[in-house]
Amino acid sequence: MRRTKSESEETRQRIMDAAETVFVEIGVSRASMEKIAAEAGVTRGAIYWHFANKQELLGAIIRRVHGIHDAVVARAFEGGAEPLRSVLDWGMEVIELFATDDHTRKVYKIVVTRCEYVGEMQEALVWQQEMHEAMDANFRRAFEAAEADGQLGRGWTACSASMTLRCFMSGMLDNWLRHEFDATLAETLRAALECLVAGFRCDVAAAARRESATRPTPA
Amino acid sequence: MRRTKSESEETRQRIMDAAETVFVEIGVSRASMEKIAAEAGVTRGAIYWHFANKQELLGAIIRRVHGIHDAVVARAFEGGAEPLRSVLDWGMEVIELFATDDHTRKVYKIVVTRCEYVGEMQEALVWQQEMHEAMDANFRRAFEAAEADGQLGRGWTACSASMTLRCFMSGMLDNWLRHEFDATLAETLRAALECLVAGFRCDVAAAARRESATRPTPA
DNA sequence: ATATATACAAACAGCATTGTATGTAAAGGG
DNA sequence: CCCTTTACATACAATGCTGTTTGTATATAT
Repeated sequence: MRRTKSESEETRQRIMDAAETVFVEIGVSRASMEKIAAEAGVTRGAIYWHFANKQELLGAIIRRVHGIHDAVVARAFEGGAEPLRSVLDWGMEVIELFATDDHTRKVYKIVVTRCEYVGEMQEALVWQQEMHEAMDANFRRAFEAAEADGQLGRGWTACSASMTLRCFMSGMLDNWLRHEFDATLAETLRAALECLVAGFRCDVAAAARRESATRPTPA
Repeated sequence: MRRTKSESEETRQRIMDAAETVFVEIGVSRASMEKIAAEAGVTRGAIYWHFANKQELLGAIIRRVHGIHDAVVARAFEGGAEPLRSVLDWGMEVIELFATDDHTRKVYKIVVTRCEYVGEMQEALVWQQEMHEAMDANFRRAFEAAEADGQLGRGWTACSASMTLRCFMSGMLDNWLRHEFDATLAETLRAALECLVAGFRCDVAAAARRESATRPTPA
């Protein structure tokens, strides 16, 4: 009973959906092709027809969510807004994305807490790195523009600011996905992000001096 | 050829060292007891004598590095320094610890990128959570003290500030361990942390207003 | 000095998984 | 209308790992 081309694509998507579910539930390495097949309602034969092996399947589900993020980045950075403003917009949209899109959250949960990056799976780390670098490039440019426009407060450099934001965003997602999702958490994160980005406009050099004046460091 | 008590403890430590190495190399799930035994120069029998199974072994190596961190926390927070100052000190010491102690870096690399938190391994996540909560409790207290003393800049709350720092620190370690270690990275991170903590003293509410005054948000 | 518990090594049984090879029915092109 | 290719299902062979059991030499307590 051979399927038509569109039916075939449908099973392919079903397999990927099933893989997401199984990966989240029992982790990538324990997920056997048999279990994924059962979840998808097919046999392993079907999976091996569409995907060479498990890591290709993982790669496929990772790439499937890439498009969404590219759209978010484009919307935030190519709007022509003030640099620090677009950085904030981007961050807010990322929070929104993770708060609302189960798909994105699922895949990232796999990437963060359900996968061991060794052997053939190293490739998956490379994909992540490429994503990170694309992200970095975008807001590195934004921070350099902000620096050139004199919008960064004294003490900040484009380098330290972008590093700070990068760490904040990674850590945010890491904590979020490693523990359970809480609706109020998103609000706290939004508030934190807003303060953080506003902080990039502040004269932190002066603030640091203020402290050492108040209470000198004991030798 | 029965060993003496101290010899036995020595083998126990050798097994844990071997486990660290093997876990980092090939991940927790692919690491068979046989491979760990070979690395340690013993047979599986020895491992099963000292540890019930793999997750207990993992638990043991995680707990082995806990002591170091407790000491760091104690030194930073129980010194009686100004709250925001002790937060900064603590962060710096964490950076220092990861920059210098291979042991710590190895175990955290396992925890972050070499382990899937499913089934029995969920326990390991619980240990992490306990650690996080202990950490959180410490600098939540510090931020509340800072808030009470009026050292937090307008716009910040103890809640948003501690969330920000927590995310920054997690993200920092995550990025650090997920990619390769770079000596200059530590310097950048130190600079970023210094700015970030100084930023907690700044009036971010005013800074945010400054931006919206400069260029009003398009509706 | 002997008995017992200790600290392992070696052997065993059993299952789960992987990749592939083969079978097959229908789709789609000529 | 037939032939080839597609889209799977089924069957097979091989491997690797786990937990346990059994064996054994020796430290240590009595």
